[in-house]
Amino acid sequence: MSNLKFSRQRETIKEYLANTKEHPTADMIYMSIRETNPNISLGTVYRNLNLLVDQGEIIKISHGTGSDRFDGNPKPHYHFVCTACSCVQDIELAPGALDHINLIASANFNGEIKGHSTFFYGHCANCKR
Amino acid sequence: MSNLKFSRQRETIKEYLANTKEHPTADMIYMSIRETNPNISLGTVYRNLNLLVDQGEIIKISHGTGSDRFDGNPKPHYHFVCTACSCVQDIELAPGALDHINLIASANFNGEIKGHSTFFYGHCANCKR
DNA sequence: TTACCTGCAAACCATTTGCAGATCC
DNA sequence: GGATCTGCAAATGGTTTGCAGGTAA
Repeated sequence: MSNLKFSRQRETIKEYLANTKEHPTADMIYMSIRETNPNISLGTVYRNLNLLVDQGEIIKISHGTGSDRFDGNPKPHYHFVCTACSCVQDIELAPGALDHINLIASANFNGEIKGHSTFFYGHCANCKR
Repeated sequence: MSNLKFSRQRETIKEYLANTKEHPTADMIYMSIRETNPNISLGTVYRNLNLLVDQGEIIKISHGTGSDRFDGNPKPHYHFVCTACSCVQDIELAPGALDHINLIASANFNGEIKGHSTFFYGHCANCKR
């Protein structure tokens, strides 16, 4: 409803997310931006992250353990979480590659399944040996 | 390491979870048990829930939004979360029915995928219309 | 007797929010 | 000028923890 105004802080956050593959937490973003913009506050980082999520410009990743992480790529895609180092990585899948599991799950279910949320676990390339 | 002693509180919690399909939060469990056991504390509920999870006797369900929920059925199975009423329900699937998605995800991934965590979303039987 | 367990309350952590002033349009 | 934004700091909500006393084996 309300129209967004330009905000240097929000631009900085968006730009930071566009240039990292780290899937950082709000605090990681805060720490990093503070190096060039020492006055920014953590509250502002959270407020803008939520705004950007609402606008569909970024994605919030809530995988059970630890703080939420954020992804500058708003296209739906899957994520991998390393059980050793806790890093989060993108998983490249053809669009819709897992859509069929909604049907599998629907087979014996009474309600209406509209989607799913999946995280893959294991050891990342650095942690496997 | 340490051996568990009998505890009336822990038994009560286990029994409560064994007899509900609600997938309650720690607080729901606390509120309910307090009706017959007014002295129990929320800290004790949390401590025992974590112990039971460590023992593999119950499961903790951490789906992004809201408090964690607990399931008295320790066998791995899938869950559905209603986007309307927030209820959590079991999804009955043949064991291993979705194991193949690990292979799909592994195809273009560098690390070693050992498992996945999936929640289904939609409207439950009560909320669809 | 001695682990382990409890209630209580305070601590913790991630996130949100109220406020008074600054900024964009 | 007025709505939207900011920094700050306090509040919130869920969960954990330290402590001193209680209980099972």
